[in-house]
Amino acid sequence: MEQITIKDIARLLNVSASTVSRALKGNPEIGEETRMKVQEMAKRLNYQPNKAALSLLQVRTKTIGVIVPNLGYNFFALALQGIEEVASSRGYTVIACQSLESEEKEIRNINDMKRSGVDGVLISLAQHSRQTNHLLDIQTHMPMVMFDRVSDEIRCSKIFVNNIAGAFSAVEHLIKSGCKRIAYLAGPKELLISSRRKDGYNMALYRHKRKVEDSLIVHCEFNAKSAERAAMRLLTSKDRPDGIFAVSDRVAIGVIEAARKLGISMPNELAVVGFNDEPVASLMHPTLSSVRQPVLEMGKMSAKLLIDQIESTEPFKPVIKSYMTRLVVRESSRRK
Amino acid sequence: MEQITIKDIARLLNVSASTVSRALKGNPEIGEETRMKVQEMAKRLNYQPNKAALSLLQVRTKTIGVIVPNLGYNFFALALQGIEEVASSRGYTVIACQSLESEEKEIRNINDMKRSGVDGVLISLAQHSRQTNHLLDIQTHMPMVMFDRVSDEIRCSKIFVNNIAGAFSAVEHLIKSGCKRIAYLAGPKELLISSRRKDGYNMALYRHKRKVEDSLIVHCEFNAKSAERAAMRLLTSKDRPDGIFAVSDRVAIGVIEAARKLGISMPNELAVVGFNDEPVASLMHPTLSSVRQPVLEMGKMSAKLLIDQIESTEPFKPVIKSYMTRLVVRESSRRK
DNA sequence: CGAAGCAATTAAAACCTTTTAGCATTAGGC
DNA sequence: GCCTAATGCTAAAAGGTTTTAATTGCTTCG
Repeated sequence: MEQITIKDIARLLNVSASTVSRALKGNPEIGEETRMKVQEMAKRLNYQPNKAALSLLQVRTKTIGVIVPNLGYNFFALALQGIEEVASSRGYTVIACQSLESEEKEIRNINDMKRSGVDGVLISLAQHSRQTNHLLDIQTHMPMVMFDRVSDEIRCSKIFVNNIAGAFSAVEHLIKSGCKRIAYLAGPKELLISSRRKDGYNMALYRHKRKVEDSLIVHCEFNAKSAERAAMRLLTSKDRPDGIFAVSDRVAIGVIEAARKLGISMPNELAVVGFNDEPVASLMHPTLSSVRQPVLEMGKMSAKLLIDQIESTEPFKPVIKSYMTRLVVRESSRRK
Repeated sequence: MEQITIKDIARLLNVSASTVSRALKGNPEIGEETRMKVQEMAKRLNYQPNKAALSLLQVRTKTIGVIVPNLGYNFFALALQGIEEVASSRGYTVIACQSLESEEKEIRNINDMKRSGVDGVLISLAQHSRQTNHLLDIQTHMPMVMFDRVSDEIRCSKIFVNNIAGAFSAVEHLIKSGCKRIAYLAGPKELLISSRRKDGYNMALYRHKRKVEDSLIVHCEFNAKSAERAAMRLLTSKDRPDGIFAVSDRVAIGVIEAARKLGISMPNELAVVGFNDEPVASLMHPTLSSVRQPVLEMGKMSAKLLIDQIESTEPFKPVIKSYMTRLVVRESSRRK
């Protein structure tokens, strides 16, 4: 339990604490010999500076908070990996927690973060994020960056993919594969990515002179069960679609499950494209076509922007960064 | 960003800092009137005690560290969810990081944790954990609990499943399904779970009077590529196995990939069982039989044990807890 | 020889909170 | 009227690190 402190080293070497501090930082005021002795001893005792003392000194804690909907989604686990990599290389510790798609837990998480005195927060919103009070609140207290699931109502740096273009490429691919009636299985209505991808969906239909039908746009929650139910409804309607663009791979998995149960063959009777290109996409049966996001890169960039903002002295100017997607075509939509 | 301190309140009300401190905690030594004034002012300024100062004072930070190999494995993401739930309910914050299966990163993580002054550490080892110095080191500094991938050489509380029984049930199932030659695709040699599951494998063979062949036990790393290569070797050998028990689902996925490429039909020419029952198991083709662990429960219990140990005043007594597994049979091993 | 300059180090303050010990005032008991 | 006890508050220390200012012991220049 006992931590090695700078004082222990000082006592052992018969020098003062300040000398040790300076020696460890390579301050030129300290003589060569002393510096060596101190550094050696520090290494031998595996000295680690006490973080509490440091953050007491500077107001910084060198810690950032990350809030994601669910680490079980590979997408977010990978994003976190990128975030951690950058954070760690810049000397920051990461506190990660999951909202589990609940706004209430999101608020609790934010309070936790405020209490532990993080220097900034990286957040991707839970699926229902009606209120933005808690976000506005956090923003007045510390730097915040949103990624992937962002909100329009908050002024902060944001990282996401070009959702419109990604959806467009997916839907255009379905059209070119010969689908006549293409549905969009959207996520929760409130979510910006839902509506952005809808814009891309609409654009593709418009460009190819298809008419848009409201009944072909169905909302559901971000889990396979809810998606399966929604897909069931869609696939048992009297004029059922022969192509579905799903807002995420998890939702697409629900579609495939529903199609399997209904005995609808894929891709010929029904072609499906998901979004995110999670590893599971290439392992399923049929393998799932999906829109890939450069998620590791996005995680890294989010962390970079946040830390830049934390360390910047200049007045804040939000950065909005949008990445390109890449459509990966697999069995679920590849027609001969 | 400027924090309100106890001193600010003291100055504004013309009392001393210690009075403010006491008034806020409702210490009876402080007069009614003063207490009201202080509490009111604190509320008005939205005073939040400085966490750094607190942790400097008490040695507690109310933070626990979690180190897992990879959050991209659903297993660990789910464990983390359980850990967080318990930690949060007991007022603790969780710092999670990934070793990415590298011992070097594991050591860095541990140093990070020590620096941030966590009250204890929950760890599941990276795949190659030859040295235990860093573990012994951590242990002398603070409470530690190991889960899933534990080490024999460390004396601390441990949470895992009955790996021997789990492996036994998988291999016995393969035998009963009519497999004649059953191989074990093990993880890294150093890992305890590898050898425990080997014991279960051997036991099942022994019980059913099969002879054990060393050539049927092959080690590989915890990723699909390495597993696929190992499976390739196994499946192209002149007397190839017709059943494979894999140390994890990810390794089993490698096997299925190899079988597909070699045109070996499953489950009739080759039956496969994995371990962990990750969600992907039921989505693959063929769906994968697997040994399920009560991972959420294990996560919760690990956190409970760790926090109990942190808060306990009595001399430490390690708790070893082993959970039962459940075999889930799916297409990859279900023969008519 | 004294003063100044330099190098190497130390002492002390600051960051914020809690807590121990102590001080001043007042009330009550003799 | 004096002592004791209780009340309500303050001063100071502690915790680990960094930094500013001060100190020491030398050397060198005038």
